[in-house]
Amino acid sequence: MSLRAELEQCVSAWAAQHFPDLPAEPWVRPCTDERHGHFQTHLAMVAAKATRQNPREMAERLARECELPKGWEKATVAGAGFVNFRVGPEALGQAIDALRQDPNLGIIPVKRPETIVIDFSSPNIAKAMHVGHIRSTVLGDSLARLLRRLGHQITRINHLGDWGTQFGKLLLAYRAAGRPPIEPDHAIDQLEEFYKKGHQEAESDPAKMAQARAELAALQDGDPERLKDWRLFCERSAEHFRRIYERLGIRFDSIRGESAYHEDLPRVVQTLLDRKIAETSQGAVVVRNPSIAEEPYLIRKSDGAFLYATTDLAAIQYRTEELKADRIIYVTDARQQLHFRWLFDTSKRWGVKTELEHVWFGTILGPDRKPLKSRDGTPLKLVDLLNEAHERAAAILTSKRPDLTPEDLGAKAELLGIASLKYADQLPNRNLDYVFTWEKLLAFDGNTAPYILNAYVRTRSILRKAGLNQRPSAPVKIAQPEEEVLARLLLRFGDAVELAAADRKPHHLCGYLYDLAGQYHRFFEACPVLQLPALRDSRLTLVGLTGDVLREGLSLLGIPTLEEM
RNA sequence: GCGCUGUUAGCUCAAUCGGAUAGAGCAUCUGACUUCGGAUCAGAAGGUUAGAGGUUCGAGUCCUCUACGGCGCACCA
Repeated sequence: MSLRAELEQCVSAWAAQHFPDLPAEPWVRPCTDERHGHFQTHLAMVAAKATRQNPREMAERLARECELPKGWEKATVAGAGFVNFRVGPEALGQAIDALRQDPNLGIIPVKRPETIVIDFSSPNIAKAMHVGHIRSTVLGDSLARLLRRLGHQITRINHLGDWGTQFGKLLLAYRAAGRPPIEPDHAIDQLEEFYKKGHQEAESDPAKMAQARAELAALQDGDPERLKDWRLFCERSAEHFRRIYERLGIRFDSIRGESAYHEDLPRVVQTLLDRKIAETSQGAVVVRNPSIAEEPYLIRKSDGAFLYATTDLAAIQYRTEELKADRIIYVTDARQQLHFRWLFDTSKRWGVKTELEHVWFGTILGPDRKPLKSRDGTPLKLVDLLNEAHERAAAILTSKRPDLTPEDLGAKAELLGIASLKYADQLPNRNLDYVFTWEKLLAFDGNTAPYILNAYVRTRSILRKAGLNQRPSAPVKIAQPEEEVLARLLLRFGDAVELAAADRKPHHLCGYLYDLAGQYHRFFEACPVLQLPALRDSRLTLVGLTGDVLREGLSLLGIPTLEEM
């Protein structure tokens, strides 16, 4: 348990006893300025306001009455009614001892675990994954890792776009070309070329457009030849996705795509019509709710075709009934907010009790503050992004480590390049658009993956030199300020993980890990570990714990560590 | 037109849902290498939090208005 959580219990207990009407929110926070103390509460000011009493006197009372854990200094009062707390060196050492023996590293499992479906990534068949997929993929993966770490039961679903209207145009061009073989190595390029051709033809020629619709209808009616072609497209695309996910270190529990719900769609629409939730309008089937928007929500087109809204409704049914989901989290870009408002509202009216959440994120912008594109104006392919990350990392490695074999260099470049990319993508608050530059993304200074990995590598290096073949486990004696700050920071790991998970915002964890890596570097400068026999074992424990927390924290962000750079 | 969302240091971003003197990195300048890995550390400088009102002990954060931007609004996903 973190020091904060321990103190929180004391303060909340006091609050519950004397002011039972106050909300049970977290009252204890780390001080913004450590000159005031280690932790602070503004509870007294809130309580004083509620009871029309003097805040300063209330703070004095809290400081006097609140029972603190053993080894804490007497609480002090400052400002308008803040109460400040300081933990003593002995209690701090004991807390570190407890942390050292805690396999969870201070992460407290949730009291009520849920079964949670996380729907993320979701690329489209027959198209290359591009830069627009990276945030959903990386963010969804991290949320899955964070929530699982806190004890929830997680199902990661890749809701592939494998059944859209694009297949009409694709089939049109593919069949016109005589259904040539799709080479595994260039499958996506080939498929994109066919789609482009079919699209152009259909847009410029009404007869071709009708033909494309007929192709789609034939596919959806189960024509064996079209189904065979469609399966081939899916298999080849899946191989492309698999390679990228492999490099990103991302796995799914289910890759059930839109096609899986194909047969459920008529029933979904009919049920909504029967229950008067949906109605017919201009030949289409729509759901109305003026409090959301004037325009209705379309669930069946006037030509009888279904939309992704319908598929999503069917998917909610499946995940609720078959997967027993308590909660479904969708990770998509901000532009889909309106869609999800409709989807959630419609589901509620249908009687769905599952908690539904839309975790949305902003656009990745280029240096011109417009959505990031490749040089020729097409969407930037994810493969190209990963390759460039690899190459830039390799260039830096070559200059820093000329001794590496080509194999080692390749492996390290891959790890560092991908790590930088994933970290940079999670660093900004997900709600905001952010500006992407290669310089920043693969910078190895500042708040970056290499900076944190370097701190980790330095912990490993010391442990190697110490000749330890197991985790250091000596009791910790705090001798210098840098050690004290490091120790208190280590004890905040659980809070950081909890905050990142609760907010669905991994950037909180990035900030914590950066602080920890920075403090470790300061500790490293100020506190010799191996040279001072009296403090050696204690400091080795701190070094080992720092490494453990850095590794665990990075791993929750989907970033693996390495033993040496 | 309606709705969502944003504007914080020259640039890129933080600020733990209303708390104390708004913090980092990059860039600029100054220091620390006979190093437990310098991919590091210490320091300087940089701010009317877009603007104006309001709410209260207290506002970057909440409410109103204004300016400027991004995005979304029936048959794509």
